Amino acid sequence: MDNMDATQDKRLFLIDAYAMIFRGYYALIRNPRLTSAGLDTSAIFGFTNSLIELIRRERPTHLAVVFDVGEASIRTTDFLEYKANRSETPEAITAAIPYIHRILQAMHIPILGVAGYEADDVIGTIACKAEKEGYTTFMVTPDKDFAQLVTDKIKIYKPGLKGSEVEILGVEEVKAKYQIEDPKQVIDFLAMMGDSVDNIPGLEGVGEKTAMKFLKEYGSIENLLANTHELKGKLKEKVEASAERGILSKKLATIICDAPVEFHQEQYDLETPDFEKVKEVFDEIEFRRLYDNLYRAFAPIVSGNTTVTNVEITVTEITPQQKVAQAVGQLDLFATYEELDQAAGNKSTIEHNDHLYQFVDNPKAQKMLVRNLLQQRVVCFDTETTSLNELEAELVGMSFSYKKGLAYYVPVSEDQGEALQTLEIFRPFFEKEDLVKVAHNLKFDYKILRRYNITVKGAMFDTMIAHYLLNPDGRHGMDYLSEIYLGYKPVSIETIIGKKGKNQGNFRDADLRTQTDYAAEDADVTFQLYELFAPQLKKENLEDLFFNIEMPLMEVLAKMELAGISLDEKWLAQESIDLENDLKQLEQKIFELSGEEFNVNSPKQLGEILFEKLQLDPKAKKTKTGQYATSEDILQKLAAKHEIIQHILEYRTYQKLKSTYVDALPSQIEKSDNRVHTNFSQTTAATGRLASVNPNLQNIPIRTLRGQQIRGAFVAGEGKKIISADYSQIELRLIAEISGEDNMIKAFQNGEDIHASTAAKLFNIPLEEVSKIQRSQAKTVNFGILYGQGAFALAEQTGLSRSEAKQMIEAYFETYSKLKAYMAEQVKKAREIGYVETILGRKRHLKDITSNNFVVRAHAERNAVNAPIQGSAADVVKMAMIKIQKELEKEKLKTRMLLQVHDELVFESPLDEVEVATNIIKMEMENAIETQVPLLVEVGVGDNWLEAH
DNA sequence: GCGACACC
DNA sequence: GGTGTCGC
Repeated sequence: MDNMDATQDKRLFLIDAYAMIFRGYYALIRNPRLTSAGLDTSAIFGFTNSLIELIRRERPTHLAVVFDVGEASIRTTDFLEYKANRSETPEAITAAIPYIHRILQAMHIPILGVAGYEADDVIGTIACKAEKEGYTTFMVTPDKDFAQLVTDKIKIYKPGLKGSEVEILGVEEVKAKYQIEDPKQVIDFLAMMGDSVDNIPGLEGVGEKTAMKFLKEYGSIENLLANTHELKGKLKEKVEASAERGILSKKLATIICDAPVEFHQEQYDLETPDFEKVKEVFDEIEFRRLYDNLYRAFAPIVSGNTTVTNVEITVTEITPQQKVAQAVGQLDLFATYEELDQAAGNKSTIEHNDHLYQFVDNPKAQKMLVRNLLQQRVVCFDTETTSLNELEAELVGMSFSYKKGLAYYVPVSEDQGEALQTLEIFRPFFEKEDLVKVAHNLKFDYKILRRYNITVKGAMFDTMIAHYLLNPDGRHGMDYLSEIYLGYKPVSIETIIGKKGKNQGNFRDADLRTQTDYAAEDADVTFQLYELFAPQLKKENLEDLFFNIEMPLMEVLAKMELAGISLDEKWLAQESIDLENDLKQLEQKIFELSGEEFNVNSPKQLGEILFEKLQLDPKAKKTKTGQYATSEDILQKLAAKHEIIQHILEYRTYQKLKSTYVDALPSQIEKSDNRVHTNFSQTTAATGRLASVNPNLQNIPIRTLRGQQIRGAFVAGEGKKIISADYSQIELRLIAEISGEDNMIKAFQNGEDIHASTAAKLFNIPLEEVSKIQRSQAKTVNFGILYGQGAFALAEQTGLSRSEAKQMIEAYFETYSKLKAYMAEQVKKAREIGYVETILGRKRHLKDITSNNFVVRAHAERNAVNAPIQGSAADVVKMAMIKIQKELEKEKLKTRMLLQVHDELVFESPLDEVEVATNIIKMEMENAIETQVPLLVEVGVGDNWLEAH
């Protein structure tokens, strides 16, 4: 882990402050750190954390931080647009600077900056001067421009972030990366290809690839420009035309090494910080763990930079001769656990502060471990397997932790019989009701253990779900959470089994010590996350939702996923052939009509055919990447202009059906039981909905006739039926309920068709006289309201004019006035307390609601309206699922819940159970919660999913 | 990474 | 408004 030669005593680290601050800020953008007063401290945290990590890892002898000091630089006088493309600095960063300055001052770290010069130039100048004094300089920055300064004694140090390792670029690395002879050529490289961030124009028509080629051939931009006669065609013209720009670019890209700054080495000595002053600042911005890390980084190091303290206890089989001593031996071992506990909990010394990870590979020791575990109130566990697919994965080991820094690893044999024996030892632990079993992504472990006949029972706590409830918009990976909340970066699985892909190795092939360190660390980290999240859930009133909805639901989902659903493979195979034929015919027709053969699947090529060759729309819209937009709604508007459009739309539909469903689904059938097993992600959708992946079974077609047929391929097994039950208009019913909008409530209570009823009110006509078009328009408005859409989007969807759409919305709010009030109230609430919530108290934080950027704020406002509705509907369905599962199990029925599609549940039921199951399902769904608006559920039964509708 | 399109 | 997957 040490990258430096420790004997070398003059190692200077120069930190490019803004680059590091930006990097830290954006790394946390999806999970910003906020103080209780609402101050965004992501940038401060990111920077400080990296700084401490750097000191801990590298123990620099000399260190300084370099800032830009504003004011025009030399370059701006040459080229006014320089850096014009840099987006405005986020508020959180501007606000961070004073704090970072204070922290640096308290740490006695010099802050450098020269007015009129960029940080790059200051770093370059000092690095050059330090080189003459015999220093090795590390320029700490992610910015590739610095590569030009690299020499034997000057290197780039790219700190690791988000799972990436620290990267040090010396001469050889730079040469290899850019395929050049000398790092100085990086300047030519940048001058040729340009850099949009720094607004270096570069040569026209030259990108990364061409620049590399040119450098190999010509060595420098000057030499290239002197020999442009050797180039050909368009490229020649472009390069020649932009020659002057190229020369200027070189000037812009060159980092100055003679800025007016002196190198007073004695000022850069790394000194011991003023811990108290640092703590003062940390307290102010509510950094708690970082202080420990800081303290540790400066604490004397016992043995090099090692932070791992490993104590191995291997219990060998007891021989007959030793039998007499057996009882004593067990006692001794037991005592050892206690000792280890104490050692781990003792924070006073560095050696024991870190961790104690040990493997337990002997049945006798394992039994004692279990005895020990059973005495705990809360234990965290984790399973290691050969695969991420729970149905194929074999258990390789299990780890356990119930105290910070202490964890045990139990390897599990490849031999199935031995594996089952090991698991038997741990059964009492997994089944103990009042012992809280903590894990990260517990559903995975639950499913793995099910295959070894172990059902995890009783109290459970999934740290991934916990964090999802605390911050649903964030990321929830364990490594990520560890870095953010614990300031600790766990070993990446990729360092053990290699990068993703076909060459990825197997966890079982790692040696026991490696397995132990990795697995134990996961359990340890997860336990620490538990300690952090559990009180947080309580504080935020999310315990009910967590323990009574999400955790029980996790079990239901695990069972659904294990059950899987049957497919009619024969039909799918035939349909694939049929679609292939239809597609060929359509393609032929499209080629004829366009007079050219091209790839219809390429939106880029299609756009060029339609708008350049056929000139179908002189004002064709472009996408943000500059292509012609060819989305369905745009093509639909052109349908009257050219016959080809219809064929293209039909082609696209069939292509989608074939590639996404008809061909993809059969390949996902699990061999062991001939069924497809989707995965329901409980932590993906920020509103509380589930997401279905691998494959996604929540977007099986239903709208079109041909699409519907695919539902027919989801079939019931022998002697069984498919039951489908879906809520009718659940979101509209809930918005009526929550807002107390009596006009809408009445319509639902009277069993009216809500869209027709809305139309009647909007157009002020009797219900019977509502036309199809009017109903459809009212339907669009109803949905628009759910999504928080405005007049613009409504006009876009209905084909009405902007003012007509506006009138329509006004009329809508007049009829449903309480709805309008409710929506305004949600936005106001979000602005005041920072979040909105569902009927079960599920929160969604909307920090953008106060943004000064109109687009960003409007988005947050739509979320403020939509999230409680979509989320409450999700709450209701989840409650129904838990109740149904409970009832089915209580009645010992063989009916299985298979799928959830947001407002629909799909079951497979033996013929003789269909009636009773149907009753249970309808009853539990309609009565999932108490409401004054009736919740209506439609249930259907059939041999396949299509028939069941 | 983007555009398109399948679902609720 | 919320998703996931496909092909480029």
